[in-house]
Amino acid sequence: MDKKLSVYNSLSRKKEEFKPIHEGRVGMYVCGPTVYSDVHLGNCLTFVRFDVIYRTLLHLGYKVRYVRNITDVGHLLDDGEDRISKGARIDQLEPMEVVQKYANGFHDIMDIFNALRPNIEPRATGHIMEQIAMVEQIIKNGYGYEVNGSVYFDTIKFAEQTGKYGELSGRVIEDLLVETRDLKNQSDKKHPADFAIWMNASPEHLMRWPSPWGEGFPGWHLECSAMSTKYLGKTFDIHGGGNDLKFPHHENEVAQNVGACGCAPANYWLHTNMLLMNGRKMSKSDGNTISPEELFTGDSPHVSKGYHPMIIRFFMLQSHYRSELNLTDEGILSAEKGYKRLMECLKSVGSLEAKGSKATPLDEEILSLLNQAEEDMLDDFNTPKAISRYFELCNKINGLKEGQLNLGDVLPSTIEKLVKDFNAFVHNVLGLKDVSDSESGAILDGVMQLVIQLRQGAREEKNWAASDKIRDGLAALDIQIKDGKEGTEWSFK
RNA sequence: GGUCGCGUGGCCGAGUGGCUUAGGCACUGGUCUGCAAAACCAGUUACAGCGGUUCGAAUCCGCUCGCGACCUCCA
Repeated sequence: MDKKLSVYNSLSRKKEEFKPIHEGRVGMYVCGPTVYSDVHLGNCLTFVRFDVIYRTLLHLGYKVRYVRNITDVGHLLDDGEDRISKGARIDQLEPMEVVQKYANGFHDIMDIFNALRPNIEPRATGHIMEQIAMVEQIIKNGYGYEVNGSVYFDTIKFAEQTGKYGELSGRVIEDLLVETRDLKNQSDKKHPADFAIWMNASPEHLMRWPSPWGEGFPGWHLECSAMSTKYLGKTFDIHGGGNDLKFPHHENEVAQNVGACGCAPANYWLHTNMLLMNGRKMSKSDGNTISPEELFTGDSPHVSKGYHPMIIRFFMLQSHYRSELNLTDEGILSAEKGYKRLMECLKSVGSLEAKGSKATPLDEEILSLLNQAEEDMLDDFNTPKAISRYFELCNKINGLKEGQLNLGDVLPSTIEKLVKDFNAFVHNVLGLKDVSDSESGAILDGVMQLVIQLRQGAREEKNWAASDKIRDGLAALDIQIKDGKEGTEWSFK
Protein backbone atom coordinates (compact mmCIF):
# COMPACT_ATOMS: atom_id res chain seq x y z
CA MET A 1 0.00 0.00 0.00
CA ASP A 2 3.00 2.24 0.32
CA LYS A 3 3.32 1.82 -3.41
CA LYS A 4 1.46 4.06 -5.80
CA LEU A 5 -1.27 2.40 -7.78
CA SER A 6 -2.53 4.17 -10.86
CA VAL A 7 -5.81 3.32 -12.53
CA TYR A 8 -7.47 4.51 -15.69
CA ASN A 9 -10.61 6.35 -14.69
CA SER A 10 -13.33 6.34 -17.34
CA LEU A 11 -14.71 9.53 -15.80
CA SER A 12 -11.60 11.59 -16.49
CA ARG A 13 -10.41 9.43 -19.41
CA LYS A 14 -6.92 9.27 -18.00
CA LYS A 15 -4.79 7.44 -15.51
CA GLU A 16 -5.00 8.71 -11.95
CA GLU A 17 -3.30 7.79 -8.75
CA PHE A 18 -5.61 5.59 -6.73
CA LYS A 19 -6.50 7.01 -3.35
CA PRO A 20 -9.11 5.15 -1.35
CA ILE A 21 -11.66 7.03 0.71
CA HIS A 22 -10.62 5.15 3.82
CA GLU A 23 -6.94 4.43 4.27
CA GLY A 24 -6.21 0.77 3.61
CA ARG A 25 -9.72 -0.11 2.53
CA VAL A 26 -11.36 -0.37 -0.85
CA GLY A 27 -15.05 -0.56 -1.72
CA MET A 28 -15.54 -2.03 -5.18
CA TYR A 29 -18.79 -2.63 -7.00
CA VAL A 30 -18.89 -4.57 -10.25
CA CYS A 31 -22.03 -5.00 -12.31
CA GLY A 32 -22.78 -8.70 -12.44
CA PRO A 33 -24.83 -10.69 -14.91
CA THR A 34 -28.51 -10.76 -15.62
CA VAL A 35 -29.32 -14.42 -15.03
CA TYR A 36 -31.76 -15.23 -17.79
CA SER A 37 -29.64 -17.66 -19.84
CA ASP A 38 -26.36 -19.56 -19.80
CA VAL A 39 -23.38 -17.41 -19.01
CA HIS A 40 -21.69 -15.88 -22.03
CA LEU A 41 -17.93 -16.21 -22.50
CA GLY A 42 -17.73 -12.44 -22.71
CA ASN A 43 -19.13 -12.22 -19.19
CA CYS A 44 -16.43 -14.61 -18.06
CA LEU A 45 -13.73 -12.41 -19.55
CA THR A 46 -15.07 -9.35 -17.75
CA PHE A 47 -15.28 -11.08 -14.39
CA VAL A 48 -11.90 -12.75 -14.74
CA ARG A 49 -10.39 -9.36 -15.44
CA PHE A 50 -12.06 -7.84 -12.39
CA ASP A 51 -10.98 -10.88 -10.41
CA VAL A 52 -7.37 -9.99 -11.14
CA ILE A 53 -8.02 -6.38 -10.17
CA TYR A 54 -9.57 -7.61 -6.92
CA ARG A 55 -6.68 -9.99 -6.31
CA THR A 56 -4.13 -7.28 -7.02
CA LEU A 57 -5.76 -4.97 -4.49
CA LEU A 58 -5.72 -7.77 -1.92
CA HIS A 59 -2.10 -8.52 -2.74
CA LEU A 60 -1.22 -4.90 -2.13
CA GLY A 61 -2.63 -5.27 1.35
CA TYR A 62 -5.96 -3.52 0.93
CA LYS A 63 -8.95 -4.75 2.81
CA VAL A 64 -11.45 -4.96 -0.01
CA ARG A 65 -15.20 -5.20 0.07
CA TYR A 66 -16.05 -6.58 -3.34
CA VAL A 67 -19.73 -6.39 -4.22
CA ARG A 68 -21.03 -7.93 -7.43
CA ASN A 69 -24.76 -8.04 -7.98
CA ILE A 70 -26.99 -10.50 -9.69
CA THR A 71 -29.75 -8.89 -11.68
CA ASP A 72 -32.85 -11.01 -11.48
CA VAL A 73 -35.63 -8.57 -12.28
CA GLY A 74 -36.39 -5.51 -14.29
CA HIS A 75 -34.08 -6.07 -17.21
CA LEU A 76 -36.39 -5.75 -20.18
CA LEU A 77 -36.25 -6.99 -23.73
CA ASP A 78 -36.99 -4.87 -26.78
CA ASP A 79 -40.63 -5.85 -26.68
CA GLY A 80 -40.91 -4.76 -23.07
CA GLU A 81 -41.01 -8.24 -21.61
CA ASP A 82 -38.85 -8.95 -18.58
CA ARG A 83 -35.92 -11.20 -19.47
CA ILE A 84 -36.49 -13.39 -16.45
CA SER A 85 -40.23 -13.62 -17.04
CA LYS A 86 -39.66 -14.68 -20.61
CA GLY A 87 -37.35 -17.44 -19.52
CA ALA A 88 -39.92 -18.60 -16.98
CA ARG A 89 -42.74 -18.60 -19.50
CA ILE A 90 -40.80 -20.57 -22.09
CA ASP A 91 -39.48 -23.19 -19.68
CA GLN A 92 -42.66 -23.35 -17.56
CA LEU A 93 -40.74 -22.43 -14.47
CA GLU A 94 -41.14 -20.06 -11.58
CA PRO A 95 -39.13 -16.92 -12.28
CA MET A 96 -37.02 -17.71 -9.24
CA GLU A 97 -36.25 -21.14 -10.67
CA VAL A 98 -34.91 -19.51 -13.80
CA VAL A 99 -32.84 -17.16 -11.70
CA GLN A 100 -31.48 -19.94 -9.51
CA LYS A 101 -30.66 -22.19 -12.45
CA TYR A 102 -28.58 -19.63 -14.28
CA ALA A 103 -27.07 -18.14 -11.15
CA ASN A 104 -25.85 -21.62 -10.25
CA GLY A 105 -24.43 -22.07 -13.72
CA PHE A 106 -22.73 -18.72 -13.51
CA HIS A 107 -21.13 -19.60 -10.16
CA ASP A 108 -19.99 -22.97 -11.46
CA ILE A 109 -18.23 -21.45 -14.44
CA MET A 110 -16.60 -18.70 -12.42
CA ASP A 111 -15.35 -21.32 -9.95
CA ILE A 112 -13.90 -23.27 -12.85
CA PHE A 113 -12.12 -20.11 -13.95
CA ASN A 114 -10.80 -19.84 -10.38
CA ALA A 115 -12.36 -16.43 -9.82
CA LEU A 116 -12.70 -15.50 -6.17
CA ARG A 117 -16.27 -14.99 -5.09
CA PRO A 118 -17.27 -11.48 -4.13
CA ASN A 119 -17.79 -10.60 -0.48
CA ILE A 120 -21.40 -9.70 -1.11
CA GLU A 121 -23.49 -10.83 -4.05
CA PRO A 122 -26.80 -9.06 -3.67
CA ARG A 123 -29.85 -9.74 -5.81
CA ALA A 124 -32.23 -7.15 -7.09
CA THR A 125 -35.29 -9.04 -5.89
CA GLY A 126 -33.88 -9.09 -2.38
CA HIS A 127 -33.67 -5.30 -2.30
CA ILE A 128 -37.10 -4.13 -3.40
CA MET A 129 -37.56 -2.05 -0.25
CA GLU A 130 -34.31 -0.19 -0.79
CA GLN A 131 -35.19 0.45 -4.41
CA ILE A 132 -38.64 1.78 -3.55
CA ALA A 133 -37.05 4.07 -0.96
CA MET A 134 -34.65 5.37 -3.57
CA VAL A 135 -37.46 6.03 -6.03
CA GLU A 136 -39.27 7.99 -3.33
CA GLN A 137 -36.17 10.02 -2.65
CA ILE A 138 -35.68 10.76 -6.33
CA ILE A 139 -39.29 11.92 -6.62
CA LYS A 140 -38.87 14.04 -3.51
CA ASN A 141 -35.84 15.69 -5.04
CA GLY A 142 -37.83 16.52 -8.15
CA TYR A 143 -36.15 14.16 -10.59
CA GLY A 144 -38.86 11.54 -10.85
CA TYR A 145 -42.48 11.63 -11.99
CA GLU A 146 -45.26 9.07 -11.88
CA VAL A 147 -47.47 8.18 -14.81
CA ASN A 148 -50.01 5.34 -14.69
CA GLY A 149 -48.26 3.47 -11.89
CA SER A 150 -44.80 3.79 -13.38
CA VAL A 151 -42.13 6.22 -12.24
CA TYR A 152 -39.68 7.75 -14.69
CA PHE A 153 -36.45 9.55 -14.15
CA ASP A 154 -36.63 13.07 -15.53
CA THR A 155 -33.38 12.99 -17.45
CA ILE A 156 -33.78 16.35 -19.15
CA LYS A 157 -34.55 18.18 -15.93
CA PHE A 158 -31.68 16.43 -14.20
CA ALA A 159 -29.31 17.25 -17.03
CA GLU A 160 -30.30 20.89 -17.14
CA GLN A 161 -30.16 21.42 -13.39
CA THR A 162 -27.04 19.49 -12.50
CA GLY A 163 -25.09 19.35 -15.75
CA LYS A 164 -24.14 15.88 -14.58
CA TYR A 165 -25.77 13.79 -17.25
CA GLY A 166 -23.44 12.35 -19.85
CA GLU A 167 -20.17 12.89 -17.97
CA LEU A 168 -19.32 9.23 -17.93
CA SER A 169 -20.42 8.16 -21.38
CA GLY A 170 -19.67 11.40 -23.19
CA ARG A 171 -23.28 12.07 -24.16
CA VAL A 172 -24.18 15.63 -25.00
CA ILE A 173 -27.35 17.06 -23.51
CA GLU A 174 -28.25 18.91 -26.71
CA ASP A 175 -28.23 15.59 -28.54
CA LEU A 176 -30.61 14.18 -25.97
CA LEU A 177 -32.97 17.08 -26.42
CA VAL A 178 -33.34 16.54 -30.15
CA GLU A 179 -33.49 12.78 -29.90
CA THR A 180 -36.71 11.21 -31.04
CA ARG A 181 -37.31 7.56 -30.82
CA ASP A 182 -40.44 5.51 -30.99
CA LEU A 183 -40.53 3.33 -27.92
CA LYS A 184 -42.95 0.52 -27.44
CA ASN A 185 -44.88 0.42 -24.18
CA GLN A 186 -43.05 3.46 -23.00
CA SER A 187 -45.17 6.25 -24.38
CA ASP A 188 -45.77 7.56 -20.88
CA LYS A 189 -42.36 9.15 -20.82
CA LYS A 190 -42.09 12.87 -21.15
CA HIS A 191 -38.91 12.48 -23.15
CA PRO A 192 -37.23 9.52 -24.85
CA ALA A 193 -34.13 10.03 -22.71
CA ASP A 194 -36.16 9.48 -19.56
CA PHE A 195 -35.99 5.99 -18.14
CA ALA A 196 -38.13 3.89 -15.86
CA ILE A 197 -37.09 3.56 -12.25
CA TRP A 198 -40.28 1.79 -11.28
CA MET A 199 -42.61 0.02 -13.69
CA ASN A 200 -46.25 -0.78 -13.37
CA ALA A 201 -46.83 -4.53 -13.75
CA SER A 202 -49.29 -5.56 -16.39
CA PRO A 203 -51.80 -8.25 -15.30
CA GLU A 204 -49.78 -11.07 -16.90
CA HIS A 205 -46.46 -9.91 -15.49
CA LEU A 206 -45.16 -12.57 -13.12
CA MET A 207 -42.71 -10.62 -11.00
CA ARG A 208 -44.48 -7.92 -8.98
CA TRP A 209 -44.31 -6.15 -5.68
CA PRO A 210 -46.58 -3.67 -3.93
CA SER A 211 -45.40 -0.09 -3.95
CA PRO A 212 -46.75 3.42 -3.33
CA TRP A 213 -47.54 3.49 -7.07
CA GLY A 214 -49.35 0.18 -7.22
CA GLU A 215 -48.02 -3.29 -8.03
CA GLY A 216 -44.89 -3.22 -10.12
CA PHE A 217 -41.21 -3.93 -10.35
CA PRO A 218 -38.01 -1.89 -10.27
CA GLY A 219 -36.30 -0.48 -13.35
CA TRP A 220 -33.15 -2.11 -14.64
CA HIS A 221 -30.60 0.46 -13.53
CA LEU A 222 -32.02 1.03 -10.10
CA GLU A 223 -30.80 -2.10 -8.34
CA CYS A 224 -27.14 -1.21 -8.77
CA SER A 225 -27.68 2.28 -7.37
CA ALA A 226 -29.64 0.98 -4.40
CA MET A 227 -27.40 -1.97 -3.58
CA SER A 228 -24.07 -0.21 -4.03
CA THR A 229 -25.32 2.51 -1.68
CA LYS A 230 -26.53 -0.03 0.84
CA TYR A 231 -23.32 -2.04 1.03
CA LEU A 232 -20.61 0.46 0.12
CA GLY A 233 -22.09 3.80 1.06
CA LYS A 234 -23.24 6.79 -0.95
CA THR A 235 -19.78 7.30 -2.38
CA PHE A 236 -17.31 4.46 -2.68
CA ASP A 237 -14.01 3.83 -4.43
CA ILE A 238 -14.36 1.71 -7.55
CA HIS A 239 -17.25 0.93 -9.81
CA GLY A 240 -16.61 -1.50 -12.64
CA GLY A 241 -18.26 -3.26 -15.51
CA GLY A 242 -18.02 -4.02 -19.19
CA ASN A 243 -17.79 -0.91 -21.34
CA ASP A 244 -21.02 -1.83 -23.07
CA LEU A 245 -22.66 -0.88 -19.77
CA LYS A 246 -21.27 2.64 -19.82
CA PHE A 247 -24.40 3.82 -21.52
CA PRO A 248 -27.13 3.76 -20.56
CA HIS A 249 -26.67 1.61 -17.48
CA HIS A 250 -23.83 3.38 -15.70
CA GLU A 251 -24.81 6.84 -16.85
CA ASN A 252 -28.26 6.25 -15.43
CA GLU A 253 -26.85 4.82 -12.26
CA VAL A 254 -24.90 8.00 -11.71
CA ALA A 255 -28.01 10.04 -12.43
CA GLN A 256 -30.03 8.01 -9.93
CA ASN A 257 -27.42 8.29 -7.21
CA VAL A 258 -26.90 11.99 -7.74
CA GLY A 259 -30.64 12.45 -8.06
CA ALA A 260 -31.25 10.65 -4.78
CA CYS A 261 -28.41 11.82 -2.55
CA GLY A 262 -26.71 14.64 -4.41
CA CYS A 263 -23.41 12.78 -4.49
CA ALA A 264 -21.57 10.78 -7.14
CA PRO A 265 -21.50 7.05 -6.41
CA ALA A 266 -17.92 6.15 -7.29
CA ASN A 267 -14.60 7.95 -7.47
CA TYR A 268 -13.10 5.62 -10.04
CA TRP A 269 -14.96 3.99 -12.90
CA LEU A 270 -13.20 1.04 -14.51
CA HIS A 271 -14.43 -0.47 -17.76
CA THR A 272 -13.25 -3.63 -19.44
CA ASN A 273 -13.27 -4.08 -23.19
CA MET A 274 -15.10 -6.66 -25.25
CA LEU A 275 -14.35 -10.16 -26.40
CA LEU A 276 -14.08 -10.78 -30.14
CA MET A 277 -13.81 -14.08 -31.93
CA ASN A 278 -11.80 -14.32 -35.14
CA GLY A 279 -11.73 -10.54 -35.23
CA ARG A 280 -15.47 -10.05 -35.08
CA LYS A 281 -17.89 -9.38 -32.29
CA MET A 282 -18.91 -12.54 -30.54
CA SER A 283 -22.55 -12.79 -31.39
CA LYS A 284 -25.08 -15.52 -31.05
CA SER A 285 -27.17 -14.34 -33.96
CA ASP A 286 -24.54 -14.93 -36.65
CA GLY A 287 -23.07 -18.07 -35.13
CA ASN A 288 -19.86 -16.34 -34.16
CA THR A 289 -20.00 -17.58 -30.60
CA ILE A 290 -18.60 -20.26 -28.34
CA SER A 291 -19.65 -21.17 -24.82
CA PRO A 292 -17.23 -21.84 -21.98
CA GLU A 293 -18.18 -25.52 -22.06
CA GLU A 294 -17.54 -25.81 -25.78
CA LEU A 295 -14.20 -24.18 -25.29
CA PHE A 296 -13.30 -26.69 -22.57
CA THR A 297 -14.48 -29.74 -24.51
CA GLY A 298 -13.48 -28.60 -27.99
CA ASP A 299 -17.00 -29.27 -29.23
CA SER A 300 -17.12 -26.31 -31.58
CA PRO A 301 -16.08 -25.56 -35.15
CA HIS A 302 -14.14 -22.57 -33.87
CA VAL A 303 -11.49 -24.55 -32.00
CA SER A 304 -9.29 -27.49 -32.96
CA LYS A 305 -9.51 -29.09 -29.51
CA GLY A 306 -10.61 -28.50 -25.93
CA TYR A 307 -8.63 -26.26 -23.62
CA HIS A 308 -8.18 -26.39 -19.89
CA PRO A 309 -9.93 -23.47 -18.16
CA MET A 310 -6.64 -22.27 -16.71
CA ILE A 311 -5.25 -21.94 -20.22
CA ILE A 312 -8.23 -19.82 -21.18
CA ARG A 313 -7.68 -17.74 -18.08
CA PHE A 314 -4.03 -17.26 -18.95
CA PHE A 315 -5.01 -16.40 -22.51
CA MET A 316 -7.38 -13.76 -21.15
CA LEU A 317 -4.70 -12.24 -18.95
CA GLN A 318 -2.23 -11.94 -21.80
CA SER A 319 -4.26 -8.97 -22.96
CA HIS A 320 -4.87 -5.77 -21.05
CA TYR A 321 -8.30 -5.33 -19.49
CA ARG A 322 -8.99 -2.16 -21.46
CA SER A 323 -8.17 -3.82 -24.79
CA GLU A 324 -10.38 -5.95 -26.90
CA LEU A 325 -9.39 -9.58 -26.81
CA ASN A 326 -9.52 -11.50 -30.05
CA LEU A 327 -10.19 -15.15 -29.44
CA THR A 328 -8.66 -17.42 -32.07
CA ASP A 329 -7.72 -21.07 -31.95
CA GLU A 330 -4.15 -20.24 -32.91
CA GLY A 331 -4.02 -17.61 -30.18
CA ILE A 332 -5.13 -20.03 -27.49
CA LEU A 333 -2.74 -22.70 -28.75
CA SER A 334 0.21 -20.37 -28.35
CA ALA A 335 -1.09 -19.29 -24.94
CA GLU A 336 -1.24 -22.95 -23.96
CA LYS A 337 2.42 -23.47 -24.77
CA GLY A 338 3.43 -20.29 -23.02
CA TYR A 339 1.36 -21.20 -19.98
CA LYS A 340 2.99 -24.60 -19.66
CA ARG A 341 6.42 -23.10 -20.02
CA LEU A 342 5.66 -20.58 -17.29
CA MET A 343 4.29 -23.23 -14.93
CA GLU A 344 7.17 -25.65 -15.54
CA CYS A 345 9.53 -22.86 -14.76
CA LEU A 346 7.67 -21.96 -11.59
CA LYS A 347 8.07 -25.56 -10.48
CA SER A 348 11.79 -25.69 -11.11
CA VAL A 349 12.67 -22.35 -9.53
CA GLY A 350 12.11 -23.79 -6.07
CA SER A 351 14.94 -26.29 -6.47
CA LEU A 352 17.58 -23.77 -7.50
CA GLU A 353 20.42 -23.51 -5.01
CA ALA A 354 22.10 -20.15 -5.32
CA LYS A 355 25.77 -20.09 -4.38
CA GLY A 356 26.59 -16.44 -4.87
CA SER A 357 28.13 -14.28 -2.18
CA LYS A 358 28.07 -10.89 -3.85
CA ALA A 359 25.80 -8.96 -6.19
CA THR A 360 26.43 -9.49 -9.91
CA PRO A 361 24.82 -8.10 -13.07
CA LEU A 362 22.73 -11.26 -13.33
CA ASP A 363 21.61 -10.90 -9.75
CA GLU A 364 20.64 -7.30 -10.32
CA GLU A 365 18.85 -8.15 -13.52
CA ILE A 366 16.66 -10.68 -11.73
CA LEU A 367 15.77 -8.22 -8.99
CA SER A 368 15.10 -5.54 -11.56
CA LEU A 369 12.72 -7.74 -13.53
CA LEU A 370 10.82 -8.57 -10.34
CA ASN A 371 10.45 -4.89 -9.53
CA GLN A 372 9.38 -4.08 -13.05
CA ALA A 373 6.71 -6.78 -12.95
CA GLU A 374 5.34 -5.27 -9.77
CA GLU A 375 5.34 -1.79 -11.27
CA ASP A 376 3.54 -3.10 -14.32
CA MET A 377 0.72 -4.37 -12.13
CA LEU A 378 0.60 -1.06 -10.26
CA ASP A 379 0.33 0.70 -13.61
CA ASP A 380 -3.35 0.09 -14.28
CA PHE A 381 -3.11 -3.68 -13.81
CA ASN A 382 -0.94 -4.32 -16.86
CA THR A 383 -1.03 -8.12 -16.74
CA PRO A 384 0.45 -8.74 -20.23
CA LYS A 385 3.48 -6.63 -19.46
CA ALA A 386 4.01 -8.18 -16.05
CA ILE A 387 3.71 -11.64 -17.57
CA SER A 388 6.36 -10.75 -20.13
CA ARG A 389 8.78 -9.95 -17.27
CA TYR A 390 8.24 -13.39 -15.83
CA PHE A 391 8.89 -14.98 -19.19
CA GLU A 392 12.19 -13.17 -19.20
CA LEU A 393 12.82 -14.47 -15.71
CA CYS A 394 12.07 -17.95 -17.02
CA ASN A 395 15.03 -17.62 -19.35
CA LYS A 396 17.22 -16.87 -16.34
CA ILE A 397 15.75 -19.66 -14.27
CA ASN A 398 16.12 -22.25 -17.01
CA GLY A 399 19.62 -21.04 -17.73
CA LEU A 400 20.58 -21.46 -14.10
CA LYS A 401 18.94 -24.86 -13.98
CA GLU A 402 20.57 -26.18 -17.14
CA GLY A 403 23.94 -24.68 -16.44
CA GLN A 404 24.14 -21.99 -19.12
CA LEU A 405 24.11 -19.48 -16.28
CA ASN A 406 26.13 -19.77 -13.10
CA LEU A 407 24.41 -20.34 -9.77
CA GLY A 408 27.44 -18.69 -8.21
CA ASP A 409 26.31 -15.41 -9.75
CA VAL A 410 23.08 -15.14 -7.76
CA LEU A 411 22.57 -14.54 -4.08
CA PRO A 412 20.45 -16.95 -2.06
CA SER A 413 18.34 -14.00 -0.94
CA THR A 414 17.58 -13.17 -4.59
CA ILE A 415 16.40 -16.68 -5.36
CA GLU A 416 14.35 -16.60 -2.19
CA LYS A 417 12.62 -13.42 -3.32
CA LEU A 418 12.21 -14.80 -6.82
CA VAL A 419 10.49 -17.93 -5.53
CA LYS A 420 8.24 -15.92 -3.25
CA ASP A 421 7.27 -13.28 -5.82
CA PHE A 422 6.84 -15.74 -8.67
CA ASN A 423 4.50 -17.94 -6.66
CA ALA A 424 2.53 -14.99 -5.36
CA PHE A 425 2.21 -13.52 -8.83
CA VAL A 426 1.04 -16.68 -10.55
CA HIS A 427 -1.17 -18.09 -7.81
CA ASN A 428 -2.43 -15.08 -5.87
CA VAL A 429 -2.47 -12.27 -8.39
CA LEU A 430 -3.13 -13.98 -11.71
CA GLY A 431 -5.13 -16.68 -9.97
CA LEU A 432 -3.66 -19.51 -12.02
CA LYS A 433 -3.57 -23.08 -10.85
CA ASP A 434 -1.16 -25.71 -12.06
CA VAL A 435 -3.01 -27.95 -14.46
CA SER A 436 -0.67 -30.90 -14.25
CA ASP A 437 -0.94 -31.17 -10.48
CA SER A 438 -4.50 -32.27 -10.76
CA GLU A 439 -3.72 -34.60 -13.63
CA SER A 440 -0.74 -36.35 -12.14
CA GLY A 441 -0.71 -37.19 -8.47
CA ALA A 442 1.79 -39.10 -6.40
CA ILE A 443 1.07 -42.54 -7.80
CA LEU A 444 1.64 -41.56 -11.40
CA ASP A 445 4.79 -39.72 -10.45
CA GLY A 446 6.05 -42.82 -8.66
CA VAL A 447 5.36 -44.93 -11.73
CA MET A 448 7.11 -42.40 -13.90
CA GLN A 449 10.21 -42.37 -11.69
CA LEU A 450 10.36 -46.16 -12.07
CA VAL A 451 10.01 -45.94 -15.85
CA ILE A 452 12.68 -43.27 -16.00
CA GLN A 453 15.05 -45.46 -13.97
CA LEU A 454 14.49 -48.41 -16.31
CA ARG A 455 15.11 -46.22 -19.31
CA GLN A 456 18.25 -44.83 -17.70
CA GLY A 457 19.51 -48.37 -17.24
CA ALA A 458 18.96 -49.07 -20.92
CA ARG A 459 20.73 -45.88 -21.85
CA GLU A 460 23.75 -46.75 -19.75
CA GLU A 461 23.94 -50.04 -21.68
CA LYS A 462 23.59 -48.01 -24.89
CA ASN A 463 20.44 -49.93 -25.63
CA TRP A 464 18.99 -47.09 -27.66
CA ALA A 465 16.21 -49.19 -29.10
CA ALA A 466 14.78 -49.85 -25.65
CA SER A 467 15.27 -46.35 -24.37
CA ASP A 468 13.69 -44.80 -27.47
CA LYS A 469 10.80 -47.21 -27.32
CA ILE A 470 10.04 -46.01 -23.81
CA ARG A 471 10.35 -42.40 -24.85
CA ASP A 472 8.18 -42.77 -27.95
CA GLY A 473 5.60 -44.83 -26.12
CA LEU A 474 5.28 -42.17 -23.44
CA ALA A 475 5.14 -39.46 -26.08
CA ALA A 476 2.15 -41.21 -27.61
CA LEU A 477 0.49 -40.85 -24.20
CA ASP A 478 1.28 -37.13 -24.23
CA ILE A 479 4.00 -37.55 -21.66
CA GLN A 480 7.25 -35.84 -22.42
CA ILE A 481 10.64 -37.07 -21.28
CA LYS A 482 13.20 -34.37 -20.69
CA ASP A 483 16.84 -35.38 -20.38
CA GLY A 484 18.68 -32.63 -18.56
CA LYS A 485 22.09 -32.22 -16.98
CA GLU A 486 20.77 -33.14 -13.56
CA GLY A 487 18.85 -36.18 -14.70
CA THR A 488 15.59 -36.88 -16.44
CA GLU A 489 12.27 -35.19 -15.77
CA TRP A 490 8.83 -35.65 -17.19
CA SER A 491 5.74 -33.60 -17.80
CA PHE A 492 2.54 -33.67 -19.75
CA LYS A 493 2.82 -32.29 -23.24
C1' G B 1 -26.52 8.93 -39.28
C1' G B 2 -24.42 10.68 -34.10
C1' U B 3 -20.64 9.82 -30.07
C1' C B 4 -16.21 7.27 -28.73
C1' G B 5 -12.18 3.93 -29.52
C1' C B 6 -8.90 0.90 -32.37
C1' G B 7 -5.62 -0.54 -36.80
C1' U B 8 1.81 -3.08 -34.44
C1' G B 9 5.98 -8.22 -37.82
C1' G B 10 3.15 -15.27 -40.05
C1' C B 11 -0.48 -15.36 -35.44
C1' C B 12 -1.60 -13.37 -30.42
C1' G B 13 -0.28 -9.07 -27.85
C1' A B 14 2.33 -4.81 -24.78
C1' G B 15 4.38 -0.04 -25.81
C1' U B 16 1.97 6.90 -26.66
C1' G B 17 7.86 11.61 -29.16
C1' G B 18 14.32 9.96 -29.38
C1' C B 19 17.72 2.71 -26.42
C1' U B 20 11.41 -1.40 -25.38
C1' U B 21 15.88 -5.93 -30.46
C1' A B 22 8.54 -5.81 -25.13
C1' G B 23 6.84 -10.81 -24.39
C1' G B 24 4.44 -15.49 -26.06
C1' C B 25 3.68 -18.78 -30.33
C1' A B 26 5.66 -19.99 -35.20
C1' C B 27 10.15 -20.04 -38.29
C1' U B 28 15.80 -20.24 -39.23
C1' G B 29 20.83 -21.06 -37.39
C1' G B 30 23.87 -22.54 -33.21
C1' U B 31 25.07 -24.93 -28.17
C1' C B 32 23.77 -29.32 -25.50
C1' U B 33 22.32 -34.63 -26.53
C1' G B 34 23.69 -41.51 -28.43
C1' C B 35 19.71 -39.33 -31.61
C1' A B 36 15.74 -36.36 -30.32
C1' A B 37 12.85 -33.46 -27.20
C1' A B 38 13.34 -29.83 -23.51
C1' A B 39 16.50 -25.83 -22.22
C1' C B 40 19.83 -21.86 -23.52
C1' C B 41 22.05 -18.38 -27.28
C1' A B 42 21.54 -15.77 -31.92
C1' G B 43 18.55 -14.21 -36.01
C1' U B 44 14.30 -12.98 -39.68
C1' U B 45 9.41 -10.62 -40.36
C1' A B 46 6.49 -4.19 -37.77
C1' C B 47 4.09 -0.15 -36.58
C1' A B 48 -3.14 0.37 -42.25
C1' G B 49 -2.37 4.32 -46.30
C1' C B 50 -1.36 9.47 -47.56
C1' G B 51 -0.02 14.24 -45.87
C1' G B 52 1.51 17.55 -41.82
C1' U B 53 3.98 19.26 -36.97
C1' U B 54 9.01 18.29 -34.99
C1' C B 55 16.01 18.17 -34.91
C1' G B 56 13.36 13.42 -34.32
C1' A B 57 6.81 9.89 -34.53
C1' A B 58 4.36 3.42 -34.17
C1' U B 59 3.53 7.40 -30.48
C1' C B 60 0.97 14.33 -31.80
C1' C B 61 -2.44 16.66 -35.87
C1' G B 62 -5.44 16.12 -40.55
C1' C B 63 -7.57 13.18 -44.36
C1' U B 64 -8.62 8.23 -46.55
C1' C B 65 -9.59 3.11 -45.92
C1' G B 66 -10.74 -0.94 -42.52
C1' C B 67 -12.56 -2.74 -37.73
C1' G B 68 -15.11 -2.36 -33.07
C1' A B 69 -18.23 -0.33 -29.04
C1' C B 70 -22.37 2.65 -27.57
C1' C B 71 -26.87 5.40 -29.30
C1' U B 72 -32.79 2.01 -23.93
C1' C B 73 -30.71 -6.39 -25.26
C1' C B 74 -25.62 -6.84 -23.75
C1' A B 75 -19.97 -8.17 -19.61
